[in-house]
Amino acid sequence: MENLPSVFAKNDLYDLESLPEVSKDFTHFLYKVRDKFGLDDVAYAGMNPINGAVFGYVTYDNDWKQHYTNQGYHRIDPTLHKARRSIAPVDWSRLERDEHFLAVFNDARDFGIQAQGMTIPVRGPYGDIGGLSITSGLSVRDWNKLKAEVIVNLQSVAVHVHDMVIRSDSLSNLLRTPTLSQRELEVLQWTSAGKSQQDIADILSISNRTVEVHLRSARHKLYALTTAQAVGRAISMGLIYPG
Amino acid sequence: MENLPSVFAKNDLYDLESLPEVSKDFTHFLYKVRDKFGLDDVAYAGMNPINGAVFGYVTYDNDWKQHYTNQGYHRIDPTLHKARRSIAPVDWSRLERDEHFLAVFNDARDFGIQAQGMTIPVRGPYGDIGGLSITSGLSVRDWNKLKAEVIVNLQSVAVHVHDMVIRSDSLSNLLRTPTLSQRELEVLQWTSAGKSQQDIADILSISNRTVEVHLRSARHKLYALTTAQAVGRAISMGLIYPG
DNA sequence: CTTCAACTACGGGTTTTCCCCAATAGCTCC
DNA sequence: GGAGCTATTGGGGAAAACCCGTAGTTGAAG
Repeated sequence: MENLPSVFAKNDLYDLESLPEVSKDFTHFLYKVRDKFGLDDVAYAGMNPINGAVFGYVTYDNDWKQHYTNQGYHRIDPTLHKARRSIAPVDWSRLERDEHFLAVFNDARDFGIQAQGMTIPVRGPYGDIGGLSITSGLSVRDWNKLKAEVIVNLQSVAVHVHDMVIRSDSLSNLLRTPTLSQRELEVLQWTSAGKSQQDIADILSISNRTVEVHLRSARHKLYALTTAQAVGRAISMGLIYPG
Repeated sequence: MENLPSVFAKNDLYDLESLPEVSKDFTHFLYKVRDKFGLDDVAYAGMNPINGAVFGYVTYDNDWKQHYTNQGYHRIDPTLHKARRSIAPVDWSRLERDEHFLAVFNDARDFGIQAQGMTIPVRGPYGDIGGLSITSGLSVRDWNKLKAEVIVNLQSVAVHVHDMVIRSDSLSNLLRTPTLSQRELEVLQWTSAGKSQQDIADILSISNRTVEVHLRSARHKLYALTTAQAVGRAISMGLIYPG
């Protein structure tokens, strides 16, 4: 692992909270992963639960990247589709040969992308989901061998990348979002847990009118029309947790 | 890895769909993991985010297991709590020393459980959450060394165990996401977008009473007390998007 | 053919939320 | 010391949500 960035140092791999501002150049990071493990291409796709947008970092050629984006393939890409429904890594050879598969993979082949690969899904606490994909042009035999060797490491890489991306994303959001006061967060958190205003008033030993004020204030700060919307936004922004 | 069950065979680790009915004796599997990696104890806890149910397989003594269950510690266990909110593994030394922490860890100490450990969170596509915890009584120095050595493998073990558990029939019922109907999702989605019941009725060209029925039904399926809670859960499970 | 889930709709009544209003106290920052 | 923010409490009233029912249609599954 000596050639990889410091985030790969064993002691730091899971110790992300203490990391300094490590390379936010995720693409560069993926190149490192690709070279280290002898892969053809490495790609990460993440979905922002806030706006449903799909974004990614890839080592693919710009041509394919462009084509993929232009065609809106992220909407039908069977690798993403399947990864969304799986816990364990998905080998592409398992994918159903439906029209979507053919559309994407035939095009990919024309752009010189290997059809052999797999996707490792990762999930976070806010409904966020990511997928780390790798491709290889090795023979089936060698590919299976390579998979066996790198699968364990890639599982960690996937978690790591996703964690970094989500952190940087929610961090930037945090800077843009009005900071909710402690009380507002508390009230919103309890609301997310299914409590009524009166319940929360009892829990916090304050008046139900005060609870209402905090909720109203939270709604305003989140530009939410209803409390339900405010709860949804707060959760997706990582301000509170689903109860 | 030669001493571990076949599920550990490299080629099969991620290739779960082709696995026969492998050992459903998860506890036995955890013992293997413990011995293989030189740990004191290994525990897996699965959580149903919808109804809050927690179940687990552990290598702990029966005494501690009993006590833990009787005390309802799964409701306040800070390791589970933190793991629910994290993507990356959580070292227990990072946990806040609050009352819950003290309650659980002081008792654990009395039962001879090591206070040093970490929990690796895993998530599945249905909002299901699992956590693989390990403990060790090594010196801080050796513990850090051990962590570094096993973290990558344990990440895979965690995914694997969680996948096995979710796939197993007995528990899939407990965790299976209630399938919300199309209408329920639509109504919930609009609610998340800040629309009132009447708004949604107009948008979907149906009666406001019908909208209410769908919302009620969605709440029931999500075991939510309020619509706000239902929206939060649906978002965190990726069923709908925040509006 | 029966059963069941989903979608649709309505009534009556209770509870809760939401909105606009006003007011006091503490705290920090300039 | 005042300006501004936060936390707190309150009233009154309108609006919305929620609960407990009933009930018809459709389509799929058994």
